[in-house]
Amino acid sequence: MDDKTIRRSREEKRPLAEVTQQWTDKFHADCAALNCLPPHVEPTATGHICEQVDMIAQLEKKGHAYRAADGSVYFKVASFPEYGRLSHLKERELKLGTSLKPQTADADEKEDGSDFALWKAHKPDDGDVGWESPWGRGRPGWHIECSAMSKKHLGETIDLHTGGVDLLFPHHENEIAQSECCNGATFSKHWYHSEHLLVDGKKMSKSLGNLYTLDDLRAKGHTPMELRYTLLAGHPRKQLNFTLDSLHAAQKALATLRAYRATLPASGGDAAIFAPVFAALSDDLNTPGALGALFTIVNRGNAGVDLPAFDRVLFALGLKLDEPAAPKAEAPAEVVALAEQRWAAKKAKDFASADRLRGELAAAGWTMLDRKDGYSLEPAKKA
RNA sequence: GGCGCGGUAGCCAAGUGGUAAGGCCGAGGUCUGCAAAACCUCUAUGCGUCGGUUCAAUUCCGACCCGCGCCUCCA
Repeated sequence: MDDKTIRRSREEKRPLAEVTQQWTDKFHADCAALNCLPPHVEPTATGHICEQVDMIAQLEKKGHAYRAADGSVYFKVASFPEYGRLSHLKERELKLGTSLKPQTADADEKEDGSDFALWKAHKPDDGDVGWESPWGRGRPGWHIECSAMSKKHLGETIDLHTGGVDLLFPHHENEIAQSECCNGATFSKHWYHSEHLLVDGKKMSKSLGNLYTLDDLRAKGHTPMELRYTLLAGHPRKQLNFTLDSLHAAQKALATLRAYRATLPASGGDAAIFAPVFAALSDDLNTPGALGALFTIVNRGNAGVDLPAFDRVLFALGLKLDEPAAPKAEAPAEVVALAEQRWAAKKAKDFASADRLRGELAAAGWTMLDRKDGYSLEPAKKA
């Protein structure tokens, strides 16, 4: 429900819900491809307007919020002494003259610069996006949805709240302020912030143009599993500099695991052999450590390991090995004809012809892979 | 300027007060006519720099250098 999405909806003359649904669908497809388990509940901000309004009303009643002249409602940060604890911000410590951004448009409406919007009054740019409320027509501020939906679906206090470090301030700080002031209870017992994925040494972002979508990677011949493995190879709490090279490393590592899995018996193993892997995962989600432990075991051979135990590890890591490394390409008829000739020549032990035909195939852009009982054709790797 | 994360082999990356997991690349080998695949072996006296503590530091402490992120309505 942010300005940008509303603007896009108006420009394309499509309902807001349709625009957001398009991205939601894309997100779901990518998550599925990456083998992420779907959440039990996926609430939407627009589906919880009442809950948000209710929460804002309570905050106002308890003196944590105030109405501005234009009909917007702001959270009064000064009313919550704990504010800033999560991000170690004792007080507003912004120093002028460095990277301070220009004052926001609603600066005049707020009593204090650190206050933030709970409810934004409707303005012409919003078009038909808006809901009626005790404060008039408008829409919720962008932090309150999380507080309201979390309360409704998970209760006043949750065990763990996760997110990227960029959300630490102000978003999570504001969530805490809203929820704790409204409910009078601890919002989240634990926080886990993941670091950024870096591309070319910078935070991946649309504005920098150093952004890859899953489809981009697929177009380059990589699989979603390779991406998943690559992300697993870095600690979630450390920045990971993503490179296309790392996808290649992932591809090889997955192939090794796939080949190893094929050697495993259906039963008779000792599940405890993988304890180090789970120990690493249990230790602050140390996924690189877990992969290291996994390969240490793999390198020792398959003694004591069976399929069910190995598959439990794969499940825990969310890795699926049954995916082909690259999409199969259909060779043109003339290429197949060459391949048939070479296979026949090879069978006849006419190796000179066979080698010549391999060369011709290569010139045509195809690599012929021999097996015991047949061959396959793959597009030649580009140099 | 404030707050936070990080600097470990060519690349990616764990980790510990007692002398460096793992993956990729590379090299050698086994096996296949060749190629590919698979498998085996090898590859950091060293963990940003300089000091300090210690019998012992990459691991603790201090200073410094470098990279990245956040610092308010973009979610």
